[in-house]
Amino acid sequence: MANIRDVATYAGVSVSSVSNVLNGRLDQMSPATRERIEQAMHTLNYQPNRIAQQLKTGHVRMFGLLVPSIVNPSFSALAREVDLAARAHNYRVLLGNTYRQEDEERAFIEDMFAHGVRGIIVAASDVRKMHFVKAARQGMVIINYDNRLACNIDNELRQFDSVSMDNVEAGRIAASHLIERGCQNIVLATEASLTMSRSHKIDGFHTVLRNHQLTGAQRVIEEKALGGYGDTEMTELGYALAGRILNISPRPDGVVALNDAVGVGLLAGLRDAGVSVPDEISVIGIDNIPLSKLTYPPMSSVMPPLEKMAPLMIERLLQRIDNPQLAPEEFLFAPALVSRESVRKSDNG
Amino acid sequence: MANIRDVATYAGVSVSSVSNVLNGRLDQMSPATRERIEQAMHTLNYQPNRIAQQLKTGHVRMFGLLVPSIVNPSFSALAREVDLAARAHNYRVLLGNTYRQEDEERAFIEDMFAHGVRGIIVAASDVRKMHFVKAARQGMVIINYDNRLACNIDNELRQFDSVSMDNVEAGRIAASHLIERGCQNIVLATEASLTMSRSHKIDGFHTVLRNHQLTGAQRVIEEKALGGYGDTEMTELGYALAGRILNISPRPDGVVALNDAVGVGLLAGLRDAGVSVPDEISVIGIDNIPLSKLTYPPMSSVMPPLEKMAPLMIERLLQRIDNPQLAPEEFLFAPALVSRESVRKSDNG
DNA sequence: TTGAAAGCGTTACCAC
DNA sequence: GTGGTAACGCTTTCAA
Repeated sequence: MANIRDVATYAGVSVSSVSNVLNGRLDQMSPATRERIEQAMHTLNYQPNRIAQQLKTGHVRMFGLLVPSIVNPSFSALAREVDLAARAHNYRVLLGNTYRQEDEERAFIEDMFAHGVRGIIVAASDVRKMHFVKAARQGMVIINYDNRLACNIDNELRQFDSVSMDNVEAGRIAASHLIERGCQNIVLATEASLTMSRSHKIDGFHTVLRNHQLTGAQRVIEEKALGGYGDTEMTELGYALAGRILNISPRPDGVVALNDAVGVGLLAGLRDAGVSVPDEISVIGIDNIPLSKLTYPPMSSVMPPLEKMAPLMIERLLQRIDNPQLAPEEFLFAPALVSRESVRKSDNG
Repeated sequence: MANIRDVATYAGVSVSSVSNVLNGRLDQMSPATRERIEQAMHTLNYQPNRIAQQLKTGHVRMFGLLVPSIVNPSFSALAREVDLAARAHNYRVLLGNTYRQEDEERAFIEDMFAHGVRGIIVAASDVRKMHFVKAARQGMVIINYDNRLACNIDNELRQFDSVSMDNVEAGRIAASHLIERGCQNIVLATEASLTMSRSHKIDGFHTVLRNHQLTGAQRVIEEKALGGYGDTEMTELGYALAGRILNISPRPDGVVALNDAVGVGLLAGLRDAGVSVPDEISVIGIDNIPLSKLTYPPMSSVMPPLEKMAPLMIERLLQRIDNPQLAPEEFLFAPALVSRESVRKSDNG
C-alpha cells in the first residue's frame, strides 16, 4: 500500500504538499501541483493511513455505542440510526453490549480511550456511575440516550448531554389515547424498579388520570422482572401482568404498557386468558418496536423520533469534541402516536 | 495521560524495558526492575496507547462485521454473539450496515483497511463480488457467514472461510418434522430470488419429499419481495404467501417457511384468513429468531448454533491473521429443531 | 539486563 | 507556493 511519501515522490513534490491536499489546504499551492498530486494519488491507489493520522491528531473517526443488548429491538433500531448518522459524517461506530454489567461498561470506556475514540453514546444506563463521570472528566464526550439523568440536576454539575424522548409526554399521549377512544378504567403496566424514563412515563400517565378525575383505585400495576438480562424478560413480565390485571375489580378496559416488549407479553397473556383485544381491553405500548406491527392485533404505540434523535446525537458529539467548552444540554423529543389495532374504536367513530 | 516515557522516567529505566513488560518479555529483566516498572504504571495510571502500538505493529484489536441490517433479528443475534466471542479475545467489533448496497460494502472495506482492521465477517452477502476478492488479495481475512459461496468452487480458488448452518440439513429437518407429525401435503414458502442458502434449504426439503414419494404437485411456493430493504418485507411476503397457499387444491396441511420472518407473516396471513394453526395447517420456520417464541401460536423452527459459530469465526480470524498461509476452509454446523406449537401433535401422540 | 536509536505514516510549523 | 523536519507513542534491533 502506497503511503504519503510514495505519492510525493511520484508527483515530484514534498510530503507536506501532499498532506496539504489531503487536508484541503488548496490555497497553498498552484493548481498544477494539486493536479499532479491528485493524479499520483489516483494512479497509486493511495489511501491515507488513519492510524498514522490519528497518532498525530489524537483522534479517530469513530464513536462508541454502549447498549445493554443489541438484541433488544429498541437498541438495534437505535444502533441502525446511529450508524447511519455517523456514516453521514464519515464516522464508524464501535459496538458494546454490556448487559448493564459495570465491569463491561468500564472495559468499554477504557477501550474507547485506548483506541482514541473521543465520544460515546450511552443508552439506557445510569450515566451518573463513577466510571462515566471519570471518563467525562478525562475528556470523553458522553451522550446519554434515554435519560436516566435526574432532571433536576444542577446545571452546573451536568457533565453529559442527554437526548431522549419526552417520556412524560409519551405517558400522557398513551393514556389520553385510551381515554379518547372511550376507555373509562385504565391502568399502567410496568416493571417494578424505577428508572428516570419509567417514572416520567408514569408521571405523564398520572397527569391524564388527574385531568379526568380518574383517581382512586391502584392504577399502576407492577411486577418485578426475573433476574438475568434475557432478551424476553420484559415480555414474560407482560404476560404475568395480564393475569394480575384481569383480577382487578372492576376489570380495567384499557392498559398502557410501559414499553412495547411488556405490551407484547400483555397481548399474549390476554389472548391465552381468552380476553379479546381491543373489544374487552385496549392495549397501547410505548417505544414502537418493529415487532409491534406484527402482533395480533397489531399494537398501537408511542414512537420516539429516532431518525431525528440519532443525527442530533452525532451532531452534538462532533460539536462538543470540537469545542470542549460547550456546555452539555438536555434535549427532549416529542413522541408521536402510532395508531394500530389494539385500541378500541371511538364510540362515536 | 501518561505515556511510556513517563513510566520509564518515573521508574528510572529505559523505554524499552517498559515496552518489554508491556509485551510480556519478562525474562529480559530482573524481578526488581519489573516490580518497579509495574509500580510506576500503576501510580501513573498508565494505559498504553493502542494507536501508537498499532502504527508500529500494523494492526488493531478490532474486527469488522458487515450485515445487511442490524435491525434484522437474525443479524442482531449474530452481532451479539460475535461481539461476545471477540471480547473473549479482547477484540472489539466495528459494525457496518450495508443494506446490501455495493458502495456501502466497498466503503466499509476501505475503512477497515484504513483503520488497520485485518479481519472481517461478512454476513449474507455474495462474497464473490469483486471488492471482497480484491480485499482478500490485499490481505484482508474474510469470513463468510451464511454461505452464499458456491459449494463446488475449486478449493484452490477459495479465498474465504465460510461458516454456516448446514442449510440442506435445516430444510430436511423442517420438512421431516412436519411429516413425522402427520402432515401429508407439505409445501415450502420462499422469496423468489435464489441465494445459496435458500437453494440449499430447498434441496433439503426436496430430499424429504423424494424419500416419502410426495412428488407431483408444485411444492415450492414463491413470491417476489417488494423492493427496498425494509425490515419487514420478508414478513409481508409471508403474509402474501398465506393467501397463495390457501388457494392450492388440495389445500396443504403443512408449510415450511424459508426463514422465520416469512413464517411470522404466514402465521398472520393464515390467522386473518380464519385458518387455525396448527389444527388446519402446520407451520415451521428456519433460523429461530427471538420473535418466534412470541407469535401465536409460538412458532417451531430450526436453529443454527450461533453460540458455537461465532467463537469459531473469531478463532479462524485470529488464526488466519496470524498465519496467512492457512488455507480457507468451509465449516458447516448442524442445526437443531426447536419444537414449539405451530406444528400439529402426532396422530399417535 | 539495560539503553539508544531508528523507524511506523502522518501533521504542522517554519524556512525558503 | 513549496520543502524540510520535528514531533506523535510505541516496538524492535543492536550494542553496551
